[in-house]
Amino acid sequence: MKGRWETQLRKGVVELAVLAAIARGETYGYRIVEELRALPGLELTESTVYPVLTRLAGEGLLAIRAEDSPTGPTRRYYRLTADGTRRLQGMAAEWTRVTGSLKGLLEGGPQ
Amino acid sequence: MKGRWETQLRKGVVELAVLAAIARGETYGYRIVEELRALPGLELTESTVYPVLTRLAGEGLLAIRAEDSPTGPTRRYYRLTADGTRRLQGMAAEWTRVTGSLKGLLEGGPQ
DNA sequence: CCTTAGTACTACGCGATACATAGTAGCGGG
DNA sequence: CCCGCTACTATGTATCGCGTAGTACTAAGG
Repeated sequence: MKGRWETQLRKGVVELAVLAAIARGETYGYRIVEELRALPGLELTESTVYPVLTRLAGEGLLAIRAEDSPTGPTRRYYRLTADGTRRLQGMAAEWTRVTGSLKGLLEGGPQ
Repeated sequence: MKGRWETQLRKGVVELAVLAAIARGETYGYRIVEELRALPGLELTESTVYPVLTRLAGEGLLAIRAEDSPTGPTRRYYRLTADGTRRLQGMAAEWTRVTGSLKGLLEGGPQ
């Protein structure tokens, strides 16, 4: 179960995770949710992922197409646009900075 | 300058950074701010750090003592309590889970 | 004395977003 | 028809980083 802090920690992380998941190849919403729900420390839910997808698409970062599903309703497939790819690169770089600084703090020991 | 996403990314990260900074040895508020302000990807400000210090102290994670400063007003020194140390360990573990999952996504490549 | 700059800390309103909850709709099987 | 799974939408709530606007202390300079 997620506590107060874990919830705050995910803010911002979700967008990065969603973009990264899509960057690995075109995929559809439900599949993304399933995948990210299963990741330790993420455990993302629909109510988070779908609005993020909507938001990113609205910003022109995702290209969308619909396709019939063999097992249920129509699926929405997402791919990164060129802007999306650039955004992801910038975000990944920022993430690297943040994690690098945290690593220094957590492993720095007494100072 | 911090954008929308960077701001969200910091939520949750600040508490971890503050606890980690204090875990390295007793230090005072202004010093913590200076230190965390200078870290790439963090760049934290007073308006963020001081309320976090207040919050963490309120939760019993920090022990506080005041001491005159040779260069300005009285300083507030912070140390981790035993609860604080335990909390930090739990948070560090969660952070490791999150960053591990992100690492897998960002480096996993096509799948 | 006043002003300035640096040290040290407080208060507050705003915008953004993850989360839980509560759905709708399609498909296949019993 | 109902049920379970697939696939997606909508909404209200709680939380917190950020920018802004201070207060107060110390020392140095005019």
